[in-house]
Amino acid sequence: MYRSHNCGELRIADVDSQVTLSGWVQKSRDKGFMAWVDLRDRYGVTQLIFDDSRTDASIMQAAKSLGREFVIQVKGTVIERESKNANMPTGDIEVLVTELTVLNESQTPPFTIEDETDGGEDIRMKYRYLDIRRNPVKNSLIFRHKVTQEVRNYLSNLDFCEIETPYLIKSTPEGARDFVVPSRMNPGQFYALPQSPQTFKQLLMVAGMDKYFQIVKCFRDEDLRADRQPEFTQIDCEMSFIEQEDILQVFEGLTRHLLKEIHHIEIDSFPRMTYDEAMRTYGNDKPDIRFGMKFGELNAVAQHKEFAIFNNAELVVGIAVPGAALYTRKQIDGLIDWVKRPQVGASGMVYCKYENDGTFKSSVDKFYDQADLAKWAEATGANPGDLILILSGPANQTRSQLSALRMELGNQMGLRKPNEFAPLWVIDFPLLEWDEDTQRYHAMHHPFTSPKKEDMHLLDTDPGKVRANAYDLVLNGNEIGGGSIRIHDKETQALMFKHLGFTPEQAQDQFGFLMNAFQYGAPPHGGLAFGLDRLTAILGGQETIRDFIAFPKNNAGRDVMIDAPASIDASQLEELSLALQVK
RNA sequence: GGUCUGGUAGUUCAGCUGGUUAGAAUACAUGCCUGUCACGCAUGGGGUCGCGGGUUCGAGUCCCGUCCAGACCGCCA
Repeated sequence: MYRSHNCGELRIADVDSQVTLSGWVQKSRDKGFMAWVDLRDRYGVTQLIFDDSRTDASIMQAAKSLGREFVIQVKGTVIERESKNANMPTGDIEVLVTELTVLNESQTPPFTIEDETDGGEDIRMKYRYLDIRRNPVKNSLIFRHKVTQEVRNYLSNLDFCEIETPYLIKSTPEGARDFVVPSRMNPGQFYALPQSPQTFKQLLMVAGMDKYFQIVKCFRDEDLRADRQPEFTQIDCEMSFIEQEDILQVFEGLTRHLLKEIHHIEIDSFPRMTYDEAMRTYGNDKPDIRFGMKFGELNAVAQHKEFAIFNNAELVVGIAVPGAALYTRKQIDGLIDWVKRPQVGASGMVYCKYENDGTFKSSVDKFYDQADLAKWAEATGANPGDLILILSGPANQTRSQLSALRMELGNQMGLRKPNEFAPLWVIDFPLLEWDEDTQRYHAMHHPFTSPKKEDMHLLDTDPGKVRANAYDLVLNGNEIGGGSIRIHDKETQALMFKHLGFTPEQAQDQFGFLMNAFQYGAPPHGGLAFGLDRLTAILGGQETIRDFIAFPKNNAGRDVMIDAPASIDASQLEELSLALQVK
């Protein structure tokens, strides 16, 4: 028996028990006459004591030669500490060791296994198995487990059935780049790893499974971000005989359940905002509504004077930054420089201070008088003491620039509190999106999304105006879930492919299996998918998803621990009928 | 594909305008220490300043290239 207890459970009531513990040496403190060793496992830390007067000389000697991260087993007696440590759960007791076995030695680890480690990102990823020994990472993984478990509980209780779908499927040109896998038995042909189980879950609806979910890996060969990995996990769901409202209710319920079980937070009903409204008031389809600074459009009150930059702009739009009228010239210049960075791309920014005495001081006083500026304050909802920041230019571009600035200010001013949760639904997304590169419309969500009935007549005349039965769940400025009511008849699906630039042959070739299935009694259905990594990170109050993934990839999509991807040898290539062109 | 930031001891970092033998903290090793828990004290070892080239009497420092890491833009139905 390696252990009678774990390292986190002994308490004052256990005094005088004979116990066996196993774990890692966190740290030892050698006082000469006495030595203490902190023994750690997943559950906690227990202090071991070795004492000249009470411990065998040989054990004393062995204890003093223990290094960090040695794996040891001890037997001993639980005793009450002479000086207690209120900071640890086991701080009232310690174990007086009578037997010590070194189960495995350890080299000195390359960074300290402490909550506040001295190791940087790079080295921690290379030795991820040591990094996971640290509380912050370990706890994040346990936290993820809890979220996952609650998701399974909630959905299972509503009669959702978890069904696995294949990972080796077919590549399709729509959407993100596919990861492909060569087929040995079918030379020259490739599987693709799924970007999502989309078509399979729809086929499960045709199959009559009614309510499906799966916690499933998905793969996209696109560049990474702090919140984006090439392989990631989705909570993928689909339901039959439902309307949009049913789906919103079920998954609002799921989110509410998670907030309650994990944070003991109760939220009534989630606000809903149309895509148009989100874009107009936040410049963004995933607004962070934990703080204000809503957009105020100023065209009507700023385009009547001699200021050409505003007069020539499609959109003049501003936000009121609370309490920022006292910003110095240097601070404001800093913000102007920030929006002029290539990543944001504004060419300049106008500001207007709404002083506490009710007067205005702006960078365009030459063109606008106090009465003009008062109207700006009204349009942006500014109060005395606020700073109004204004951008102008093409509408879409300007909105996204001001949105970037709003988020930056939210971060700078500490308005994005990690322990505050503000979910909302964004609904009525456009069905199609014009793509300049390919000069054709793309599906904004995916090609299986149904158009709104009342907008169908616009499909031929003004496709960009057609709204979809599509919705996103947004939490704290992040899209954590998205879905739609699907098309479930062959004709509409064929029409959609036509509008996306597919020939009937291409559509049949790539999605024939789905359209065929629709001919055999497909029920009305719809669903959604949550990004589990992102959801978990946000619930855990973090921006980056990496610590919620046991073995994540780095910025370049590499696993630095196992050093993947890597080349394969010539015989493997030959077996797969592959020849390399580069190097 | 692009922009920005960084790369100096095992680790995290400092090193100003180029100038003697490249520092600190921590980790590590040895010794001391009668209740430690960020223990303390003393001593010690530890460096191809990412790599390649250039400018210079002289380069960690300046220039060019390159590699690696991180953040972001494009991309992510």
